[in-house]
Amino acid sequence: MKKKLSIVDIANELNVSKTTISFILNGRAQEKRISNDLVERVMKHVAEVGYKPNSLAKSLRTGKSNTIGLMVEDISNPFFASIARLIEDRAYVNGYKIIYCSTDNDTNKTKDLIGMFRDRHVDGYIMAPPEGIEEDIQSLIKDGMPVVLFDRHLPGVKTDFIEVDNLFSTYNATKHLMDQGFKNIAFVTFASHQTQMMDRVKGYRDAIISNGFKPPIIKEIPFNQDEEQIMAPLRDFVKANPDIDAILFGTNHIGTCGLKVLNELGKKAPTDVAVISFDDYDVFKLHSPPVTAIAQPVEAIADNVITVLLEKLNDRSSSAKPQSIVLKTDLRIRNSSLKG
Amino acid sequence: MKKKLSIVDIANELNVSKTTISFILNGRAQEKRISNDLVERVMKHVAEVGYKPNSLAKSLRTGKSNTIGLMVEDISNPFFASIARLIEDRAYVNGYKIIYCSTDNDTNKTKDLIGMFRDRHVDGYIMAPPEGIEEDIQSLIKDGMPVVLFDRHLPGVKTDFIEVDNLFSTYNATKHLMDQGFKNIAFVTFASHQTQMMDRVKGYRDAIISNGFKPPIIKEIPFNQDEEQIMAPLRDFVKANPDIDAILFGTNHIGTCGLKVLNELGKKAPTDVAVISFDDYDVFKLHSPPVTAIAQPVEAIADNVITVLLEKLNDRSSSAKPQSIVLKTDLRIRNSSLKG
DNA sequence: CTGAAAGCGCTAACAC
DNA sequence: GTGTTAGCGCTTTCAG
Repeated sequence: MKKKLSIVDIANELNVSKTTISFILNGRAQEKRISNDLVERVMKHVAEVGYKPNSLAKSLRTGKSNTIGLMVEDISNPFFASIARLIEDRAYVNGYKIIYCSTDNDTNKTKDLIGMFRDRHVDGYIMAPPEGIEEDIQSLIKDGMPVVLFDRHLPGVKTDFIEVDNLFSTYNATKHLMDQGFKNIAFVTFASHQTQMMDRVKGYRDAIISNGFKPPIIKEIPFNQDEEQIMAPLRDFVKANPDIDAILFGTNHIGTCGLKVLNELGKKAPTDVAVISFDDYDVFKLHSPPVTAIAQPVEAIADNVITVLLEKLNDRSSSAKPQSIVLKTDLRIRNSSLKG
Repeated sequence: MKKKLSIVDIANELNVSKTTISFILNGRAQEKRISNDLVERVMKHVAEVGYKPNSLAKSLRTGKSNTIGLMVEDISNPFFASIARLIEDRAYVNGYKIIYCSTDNDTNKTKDLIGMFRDRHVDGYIMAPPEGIEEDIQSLIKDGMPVVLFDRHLPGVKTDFIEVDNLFSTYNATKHLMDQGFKNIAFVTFASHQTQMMDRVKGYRDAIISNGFKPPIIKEIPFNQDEEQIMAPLRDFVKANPDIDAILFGTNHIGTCGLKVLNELGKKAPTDVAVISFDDYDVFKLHSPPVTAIAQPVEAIADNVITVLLEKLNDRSSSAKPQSIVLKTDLRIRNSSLKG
């Protein structure tokens, strides 16, 4: 195990002060008017021996860790996994590494996790925040940490966020079902007071009410990692409401579980019950019949998130007011919601 | 923005030396025979003011970063995303954070990434290694870094790895197709010399040959992120081989693309062509007909990976010889491979 | 039992 | 243009 070399070793081998090495390595040679000759000699030697500055020491000194903390609901959820992938690429290109964690939408777990990230001196936070975390985020911001929220936001918290037009999305999807002639449209989603969920419910409700339909039928299911815990209430709900002729699912996970339940019960879309789900992914595309889905612009979300964060990172002092970016979704109409 | 407090602040406020504080905080009070009284006073104060040691400084001093580097092919692939989730949970419980990255199976990218992780002083590496990375891993190991490989291994490299019985899995799946009466069974996979792929091909080939079937039909597709780049050659292959009555797909990604292609071409499983895919996930379960899949024991893989790594982390000196853990897969037979 | 002091490797005032 | 030096916050040896 070869000893790691330090800047002092380099300095000694070259008979130069370590300050000079430091300046050269940090691209401040010009500014410090260090001779081109020396710069070249140093760069050459550094490359030869493969010297890499110890980033821990650097971080300790500068207070910058070049790390971004990414907190999502569940990294194994395809929506968040795609976002994670896209963010990773952009972050690495810009010299940042990503530490991730899954919050499970659990407030206490998230508080802990924030503590860990803080402890780790991450330079910035990207998160899909659970409920009840307002104060912790607030305090992060107060301490000058850049925080970018996505997928949802925290009404009381003034910081940048990127989300989609949830209200319009479900309104539009519901309207589409009504246009197709479905009469008894239900909305099934996770029980949540998060902004995105509230908006999705509202979009559905508005559509139902403003079009003079029967009272909204809303089924809320407690957030849970375990599929069976989601499917059981869903099964009961479907059985208990045989007159429902269309269901709009509020998330990809609920949608997937919904399809499983409908399969089990032998209900076919769209004849027995039409189906639309929020989020689009392979399961919906490949299903028979293909499932109409509200596709979120995953690339655009990730792009905006990282762009906004990098801006904040590069310009810490800027007190530009927080950006709220709302992106459009795309209703991908497929057979599961088409009558005859 | 409140000033972060340091161990010195605590020491001053309590009129104790920082050494003492350090000992107490690191659970060495007993050993150093520090009075219970003092210990309590310190703990209480620390809790009150919410002091957290600066882990950067700690890392710099101790050389431990409490970080694990996780390198997968693509974090957005459901197989790797699930593993990532499971590993995350176990790692955090044990006080480790995870830095992840996607290698895209690209050797040069991976070399870079290893450099970054090294630079970051991660304490251990978990990786699904691409080809051609032997030397870099070797050098990691030579420098005393714990490395655990999974999903595949590197023949020349002596280190722990966890994988599944690929050879038997595809042999078994192929045999199942033969038992069902399919005669013209093709194997479609990513072009790769990685161990898991070689074994999967071999399992298929062995089954075909040892059962006196017609020559193996193997289609290899270049690894690519872009779906269309996978689907195009697949489409050509299917069109060019109308006599094939069963296809075994080598990975979930190829399998998914395969289903899309078959759908496009209006080929139904199992009547037009039977289908089996490696890896199991919602797409296969929900497909009509449900797709037979070789399910990898994701939890067991993740569990073994992290257990082995934690062992190595806790016992650096141990030169116990590397473990090779091979887990069983589960052939989940569904309608896509059942004749009549 | 407790404290002083020496670094871990790096950056950046401040000299010269 | 280049070198000296003082820390960043922590652990740990060695004295007392």
